[in-house]
Amino acid sequence: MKKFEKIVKQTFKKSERLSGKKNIEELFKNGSYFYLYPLKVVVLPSLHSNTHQVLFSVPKKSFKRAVDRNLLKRRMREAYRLHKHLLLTEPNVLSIAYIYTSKEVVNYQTIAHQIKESLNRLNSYVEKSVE
RNA sequence: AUCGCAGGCCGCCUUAUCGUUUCGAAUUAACUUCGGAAAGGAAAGUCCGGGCAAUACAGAGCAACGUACUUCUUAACAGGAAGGUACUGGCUGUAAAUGUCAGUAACAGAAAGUGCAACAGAAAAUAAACUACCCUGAUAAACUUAUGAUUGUCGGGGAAAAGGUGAAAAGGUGAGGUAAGAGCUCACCGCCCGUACGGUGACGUACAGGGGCAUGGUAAACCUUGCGUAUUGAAAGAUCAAAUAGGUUCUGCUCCCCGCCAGUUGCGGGGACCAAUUGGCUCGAUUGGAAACCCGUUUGUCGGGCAUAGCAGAAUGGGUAGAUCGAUAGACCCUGACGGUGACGUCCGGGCUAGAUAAAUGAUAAGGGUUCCGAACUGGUUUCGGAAAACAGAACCCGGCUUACAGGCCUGCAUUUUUU
RNA sequence: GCCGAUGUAGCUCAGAGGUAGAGUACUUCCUUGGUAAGGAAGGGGUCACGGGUUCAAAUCCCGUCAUUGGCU
Repeated sequence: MKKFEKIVKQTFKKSERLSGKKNIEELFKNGSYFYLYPLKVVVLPSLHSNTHQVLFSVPKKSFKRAVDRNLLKRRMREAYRLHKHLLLTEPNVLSIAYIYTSKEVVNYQTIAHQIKESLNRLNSYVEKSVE
């Protein structure tokens, strides 16, 4: 496990983020999803990229203040950055969207725990073969 | 010291580890390394004003919208400064006023017009007569010798003083006057008009001036007057531009039509236009075309006719995804000097201070400072333990306004207490 | 980021300067052997909140808050 951590750095660069209108539309149109309170995770095997690509979203409807939305996005991003080594990198590459569904601000420990859980689940998508 | 009000300022700090965006340098295939920078006083609300961009624009009028004491300030403003007026409160003084300090004001026009005012009340806006008041006619009653006067009832007038209603009742106080009353007359006060003087102006002051008072409220009701406003917003807009599918042009082949030459499969041709633009509307303004070919013909400014296929290749225009610019050095910030009552302006010197794009500015740990709570002690303080730290996150950029805000600091004014 | 709309009884909505209503729901009574339906009576409102204009504001003006629609 320690070896693995050395190989996968704890960075979170631009190339690891999901961007582009088309990619996002495709993900939400064709992706499969599951819930892990307070998160909703949307996944789709990707063909365009070399690495996993992630986006984090907090709906404006649940949180009026921009400060709250930023805080939750930062917590989710930080949790993903520190634990992404749990996600396998072969054979498939995924597009992932994390959507915050709760209407209350949840602390960092809970979010980190659920992110870890979600990564374990996502490994099954990585191993599945693309049709 | 205490507790208020008003104004201004600050908006926890340091270190380490792992990260994010961007700029510069170096080496390179590289996001690899090194160094620098990275949220606010409100970044918020989107309520005003401007820059900037596209579109429109000779000019004028109307509509619509905004705005409203004056002068200044400014790129501009519904912001700000200084002043005027009115109102409220304190102080001085006191019968009131004057004076002074502070605060508040959507503060143009109600003697241009139209409208509105529930309930109550006699009456709610060209004034009006319910009670009460005064004069008077008729009639009844009792009194009186009688004229007469009193009271009641019915009618005709006068009056706007008293009553009560209401948010509001048509100058106030006093005197004269009268049948009773009334600006009917007079004095003082108030009001309107005029003149003079002072002030850039709002306005102020004065008058042996004129007017008996006409002019109630509401314009955040319509409206009138003055002034102002073209519309839409960076998701504006500019440049480059993949794949796919259209457009246009050219070339080749096939098909169709016409003509010519002829020799069997050869050669040539198959074309253009028919008004347009103009802010929300109108006037007005600007710029056009009406041609050519074929056939007929009565030779006219006449009538009729004119089909455009398919495949392949190349070029080209618009333009989607996407990318770049717009977009971060500016009505900028700091210090000082000068001018101005002030807002503010001018000048010298210094500084570079976020720039993302599914959207960076974070997470964890340790230490310190501040405030609060508890305990111990040598009891103004120190030590230990625990807790708390607001409102809030750039998105083209500025000037304001408004709203939110833990805690702290400074200045001015006022309250209470102590000391000198 | 930009531009609009709405907020009135538990619910759905009228009311647009003069003391706030309708339908439905609720309570009580009548009717019925009992229930429903029907009939009669009644209660229930900070007109989202805070200021202002006016004699008077749900209504007009300004500012907050909440809900909601559109532009791409």
